[in-house]
Amino acid sequence: MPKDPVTRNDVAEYAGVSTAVVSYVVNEGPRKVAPETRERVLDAIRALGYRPNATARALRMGTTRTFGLITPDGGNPLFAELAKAIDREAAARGYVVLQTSADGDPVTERAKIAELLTRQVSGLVLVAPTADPSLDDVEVPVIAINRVLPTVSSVRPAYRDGARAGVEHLISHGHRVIGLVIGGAGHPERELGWRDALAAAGLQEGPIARTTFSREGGYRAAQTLLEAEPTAIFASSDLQAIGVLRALHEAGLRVPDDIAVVAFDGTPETEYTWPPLTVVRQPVELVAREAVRRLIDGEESMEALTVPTELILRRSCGC
Amino acid sequence: MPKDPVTRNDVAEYAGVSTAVVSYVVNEGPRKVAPETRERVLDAIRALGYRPNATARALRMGTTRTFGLITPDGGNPLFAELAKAIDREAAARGYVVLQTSADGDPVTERAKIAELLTRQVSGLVLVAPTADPSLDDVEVPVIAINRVLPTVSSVRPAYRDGARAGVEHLISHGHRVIGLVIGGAGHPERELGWRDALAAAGLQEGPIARTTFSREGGYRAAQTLLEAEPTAIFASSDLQAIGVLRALHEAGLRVPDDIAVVAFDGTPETEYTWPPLTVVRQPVELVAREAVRRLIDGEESMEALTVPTELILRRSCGC
DNA sequence: ACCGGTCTGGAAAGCGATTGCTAGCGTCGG
DNA sequence: CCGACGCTAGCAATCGCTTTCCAGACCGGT
Repeated sequence: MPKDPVTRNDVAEYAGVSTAVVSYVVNEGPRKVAPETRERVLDAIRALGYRPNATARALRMGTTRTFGLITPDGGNPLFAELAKAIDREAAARGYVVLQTSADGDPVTERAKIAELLTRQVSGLVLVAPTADPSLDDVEVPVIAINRVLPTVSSVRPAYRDGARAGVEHLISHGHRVIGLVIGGAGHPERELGWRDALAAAGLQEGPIARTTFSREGGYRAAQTLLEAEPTAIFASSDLQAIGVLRALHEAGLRVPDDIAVVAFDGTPETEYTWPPLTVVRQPVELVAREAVRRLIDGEESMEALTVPTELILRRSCGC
Repeated sequence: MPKDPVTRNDVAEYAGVSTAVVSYVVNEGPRKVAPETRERVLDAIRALGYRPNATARALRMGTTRTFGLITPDGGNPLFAELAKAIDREAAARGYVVLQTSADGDPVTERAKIAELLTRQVSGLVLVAPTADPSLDDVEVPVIAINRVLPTVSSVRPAYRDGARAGVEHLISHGHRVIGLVIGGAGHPERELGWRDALAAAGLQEGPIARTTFSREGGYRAAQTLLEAEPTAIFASSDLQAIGVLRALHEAGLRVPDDIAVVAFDGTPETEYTWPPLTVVRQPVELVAREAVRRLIDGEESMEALTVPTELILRRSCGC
């Protein structure tokens, strides 16, 4: 049965003080309240089950202590992990997060941004946003994750260096023909890292398959890649690598004996694939922490922060 | 550079009308506005880049059109999928969702619930909540997903029937010793379903391993289960099944030739394990839709809604 | 000419909180 | 004994919006 909400007025009346005093004790603010009065108020709050109305407070204070978070796809484990980390960081600072998916569609993305701004979020986190979400007249801090945008602050992993490290590891195992599964346009860095490693070792470019960032995409990409008979494949995301593994198994190839695989991202599920995947781990925690920090502390710089990746050796590379 | 926000007053002034009129046109409300005036206001809105303040509106209207969503772990693919589905359903109705993880901890859960209530959510979705989050004095609709609670409305898959169907399928393949990997206490239904199937076929109970709902848990559970030499394993969740697969691979067992596996949940990743998992699919979309519907339309009944599962045959069962 | 009805727009009362300013009052130094 | 000061507590304005109620303009019918 929905009871009508108890407001600060009720508390004030019950405790026999003015509403202002209730505010003072609720906020433990700079204002002092006599211990005795304070106790009376606290009792009233308990007795009535009073819960301050954050909406009213937000209106008055001009800040909601809420972040907006937009990912291309909440079902993607990487984004889910990021969202979780951001939630944790935000919660630790007393913020909550409005999370929503844009389904990779620029129009939806734009609409969601507008919706969140309308709701007066105190900051906006855009995970792997589309090229130009037009953020000119936005009056709150915005931070882009995993993609650098011209007009906003951003933080993302060292895609190029990380990819290079992954491919170099494959090279150190003696591989000479290393295929690449890369995501759609607009994310060139991992491809560059792959090229860097190959060039530094004096190797020819291996076969490339461009596809979506999905298991299905990786699966199909691997099938076409196999025609070039690579001895190793570097996948630009976990999801793709998982698709690759499936294609490899179906082709009767043994990993890593017949063909090695290394992936970028390193979400937890890569530890339980068969065989477990060697990955270039994206520092999700760090990215989340830094993103939240910048939003709250108001980092001025449009400078993109690049955080280092970590190579995690498991079985799929042959180690 | 943070510009100061443009309010409805600015728009009114710019358009040379009263603030009330601005409201009328913004809300397309019951009130009529002369087309000419209306145009002037719309022009003003565009010119000034006015965005209505949802906080103020919420305060006035007494509803935030926001849902709170608490999952035990945002990183769990099943919950991520659920969250995504709920977000979609909510968005379609003009709601947004405040999502947060309770980390499976009752205390955290309680704190998060309080936080969300403070923020005046219009409804609360609790995914697989702990036993008793004490929701007595809550004045907004609450719905529990994947667990039925004494005091709140709930919706969840047909755990018992689903599990039974999965196990029966295993039996139809000729299996006689079917192990069970089951989650911690408080979720007895899948275990009952397993028993149902066994009893109906006149089979003895197979070995049981109780563990957490995680890959790691499934992995260890399988190792102990193997001592009983089952010919098939039914896992109560995807995550556990993935751990089981790993243990099986490491033991040199071939799936499904040496041992079959069926899992409950059926998140997308089960399609890309090796071999692909036969699963009892939990109808995530349906659950989400029904949950949101109940929240918005205000379902009175405390009756728990049980939605049917679907058996998806893939390779791990031997089909 | 008057009355009633229709159509528009404006004034103003809140929604529940924060906070600057003010007032009451007990205490203490001169 | 008096004035000043420090400590508490209350008043009232304000945040941006919705909505009720009212006023004025204009119409047609009698």
